[in-house]
Amino acid sequence: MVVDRRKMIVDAATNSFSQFGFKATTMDQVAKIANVGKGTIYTFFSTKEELFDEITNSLIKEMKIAAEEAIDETLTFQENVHRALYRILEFRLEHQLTIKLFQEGREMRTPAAMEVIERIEKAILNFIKDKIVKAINKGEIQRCDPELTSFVMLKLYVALIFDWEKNHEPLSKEKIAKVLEQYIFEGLSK
Amino acid sequence: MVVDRRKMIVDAATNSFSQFGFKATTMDQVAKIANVGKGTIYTFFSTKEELFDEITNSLIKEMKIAAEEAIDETLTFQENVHRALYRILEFRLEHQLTIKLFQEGREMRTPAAMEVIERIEKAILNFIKDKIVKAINKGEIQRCDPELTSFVMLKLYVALIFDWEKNHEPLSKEKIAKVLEQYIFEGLSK
DNA sequence: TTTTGACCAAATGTCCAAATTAGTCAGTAA
DNA sequence: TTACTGACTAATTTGGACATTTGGTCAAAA
Repeated sequence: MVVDRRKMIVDAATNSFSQFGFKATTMDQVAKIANVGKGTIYTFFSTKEELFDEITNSLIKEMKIAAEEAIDETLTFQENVHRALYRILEFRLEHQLTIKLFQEGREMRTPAAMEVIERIEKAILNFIKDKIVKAINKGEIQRCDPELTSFVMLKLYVALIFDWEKNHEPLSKEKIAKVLEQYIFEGLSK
Repeated sequence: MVVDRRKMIVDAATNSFSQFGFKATTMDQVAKIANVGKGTIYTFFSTKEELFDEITNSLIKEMKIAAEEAIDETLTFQENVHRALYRILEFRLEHQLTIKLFQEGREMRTPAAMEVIERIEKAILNFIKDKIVKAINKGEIQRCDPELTSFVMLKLYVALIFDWEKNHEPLSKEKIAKVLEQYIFEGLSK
């Protein structure tokens, strides 16, 4: 194997999806960038969707690794959840592919893009759910429904980072941590 | 004044906007339903948007009244916030006009519909913010940023009522109250 | 056996004429 | 004079004929 054609294709497609999104990326274009015949792509991937899936699955794996790296076992559950969630949402802003995909899902409603967004959200929820289950077993937090708790945490995070910005000055990382602590971990009551 | 033409127009328009939404409602249609010439509409409202605004402002006022009615001064702040927010979101499901508008905003991105949705959201936020300020002054809850707190509460509510349903069995009213209490008012930590 | 690009059907985009629509205003009715 | 009307207009939207592009195939080349 002189050149890894599969890798060439995946790299070309990653570039194109990142720059133009799913819909505006054509198989002809990918073939040209990858320096292969279009037919070659179809010896590795049977549809455009399958090629896209391979790339987005890598993306999700990368996100998981980034989140896992943000966690520091010597810190508390609270701090770790904050670090992991913040890292994941930061990841979204750093990676052209996620930016493009979220934009495409929002603005053009491309089904393939929307499906990936859902897969990403589910992966994040599972990640947090897992951390919650472990924290419950270690007695670090109160018994609670992990499914519901991870859902509440993610929604709150996304709201504080992305929705709040639409009408207010962005919240700093520290402010977000404080808000999370105040509401989820402490409660408002006197 | 034998017949109140203005009222005829507003009633006709309310019906049409509720059934067909903003874009699919034509001024000819409103005139026909209201039994007036089209020109008459323009003696009361100078544009289609202005007619729409009058109707949506009434809607928001109605929502405020419904929310205010849900509040019982003898209950705690927590219970009242829950009752008011739940009532407002219930209102959305009961009133054809809000259903249609949210659908039109989501699916067709009609600017007029999206602006109303934003106005509704702001009205809800102001309503809760006001209740929070009062509760702080009465010493019922901890000192906190009312803007941020109302934002967090609304986002959490909408997530629990509308977003949770997309992948799970709907939560009962009582369950939602419990979740709110557990997270916002009590906190998770041991 | 692996790779290729010309080829195909289907999906998408491009026109443009015809239809629809928000808003006007000269005229009618009261 | 005043309140109301609907035919009219300019601008936008729609529908559909036609052209282009695109995902996917496959016979031939390497």
